Amino acid sequence: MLKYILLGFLNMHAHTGYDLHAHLETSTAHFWNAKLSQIYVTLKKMESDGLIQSEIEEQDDRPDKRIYSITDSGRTELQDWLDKPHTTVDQMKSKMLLRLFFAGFHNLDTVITELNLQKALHEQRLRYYRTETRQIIDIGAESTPNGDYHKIFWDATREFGERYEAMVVEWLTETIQILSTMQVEKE
Amino acid sequence: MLKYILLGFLNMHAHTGYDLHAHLETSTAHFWNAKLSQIYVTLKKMESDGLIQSEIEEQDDRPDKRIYSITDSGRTELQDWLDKPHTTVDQMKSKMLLRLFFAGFHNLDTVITELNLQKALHEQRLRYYRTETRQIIDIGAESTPNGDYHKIFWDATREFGERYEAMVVEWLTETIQILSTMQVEKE
DNA sequence: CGCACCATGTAATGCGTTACATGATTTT
DNA sequence: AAAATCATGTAACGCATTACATGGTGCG
Repeated sequence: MLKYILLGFLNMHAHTGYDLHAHLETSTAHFWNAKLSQIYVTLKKMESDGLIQSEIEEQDDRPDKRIYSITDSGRTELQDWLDKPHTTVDQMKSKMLLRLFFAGFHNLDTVITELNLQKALHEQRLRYYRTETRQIIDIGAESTPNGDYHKIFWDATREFGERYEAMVVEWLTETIQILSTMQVEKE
Repeated sequence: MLKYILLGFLNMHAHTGYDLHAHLETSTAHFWNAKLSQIYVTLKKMESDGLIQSEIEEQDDRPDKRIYSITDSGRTELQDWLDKPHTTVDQMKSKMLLRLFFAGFHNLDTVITELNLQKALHEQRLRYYRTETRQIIDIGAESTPNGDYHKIFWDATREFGERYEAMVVEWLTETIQILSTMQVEKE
């Protein structure tokens, strides 16, 4: 899947692996992230498959840059992927929910503490999607060909993130409430 | 992570690999799922690590069963995992959002069709969490030691699932609305 | 003086999916 | 007659994480 994200970004601009990673961090990270090391490996594979090509830009003070750009074959691959419909529901993996599921084996105080930490983290993300992410999208749209059109879709995914975080915060608040009440009753 | 799910279930009852898979499907699947083949491999590894042990129950008509049970070492491992706090936000991977993010390169009709399919699938899940999942939890609680207590946590994860699906359906409805309006304007 | 940023990569290990392989019983 | 359920596993492959390895610039 990472292959298609990289093709997507390279279809807008040429980029180094480092840049691509920075792009993921600020835009797709909340629904798809990858480590820098993985990006380098994937780019190398994609180049050997002819989907992208690279040229070296020499730098004196820093390591030379390897700048990747998409090939015709890469553009075709991206189109084929978009054309092939996605017909299943994405499955999530949540360590938080997993730990809560088995929390009956655990100390209740500790469980509540952990959920409170999660709440703080998700509140922070919620604020982030409402402010910074909006700005990042605006800036991205200005520097991308056809950016105003892309922006509609970028903002739809941002909106998903915002609503998801709002839902999680609400659910955490109520769950903590239920568990805290139980804790008092036990005494 | 799968290791801990299996330890969690085996800490309630002894189970075969097949049974454990069925358990995942009906309870943790919406936040953690695994293929049967992966479960068999993981169980084998866990046994060689001394976390679980197995005995064969011979059957005439069907393949013999290998019934796993947790060892003291396994119980300790589960406790250690629960005690070690989880301090990060779970990251999601969503092909749906990924495709939407790059939908600017794609045909708008096709995008809308795909989102409508997603909506139908998520509506179905929402109904499932509101009905079947509740019953599965009740039945599970009756046949599990200390089931009434565990049930509180199981239901909290079910509630998360329900709210998540409700949020997704709402977001999809509005997103489809926005894109459909755009489509008309273009004509 | 230390940390963050820029910039590239390799190696080891682990986790997960798909396909392969078998085969009887029960339900539709 | 076909599909689902019960029941076990192996093999090949791909994707992802963590650690290793290097090193200059700029900021507080």
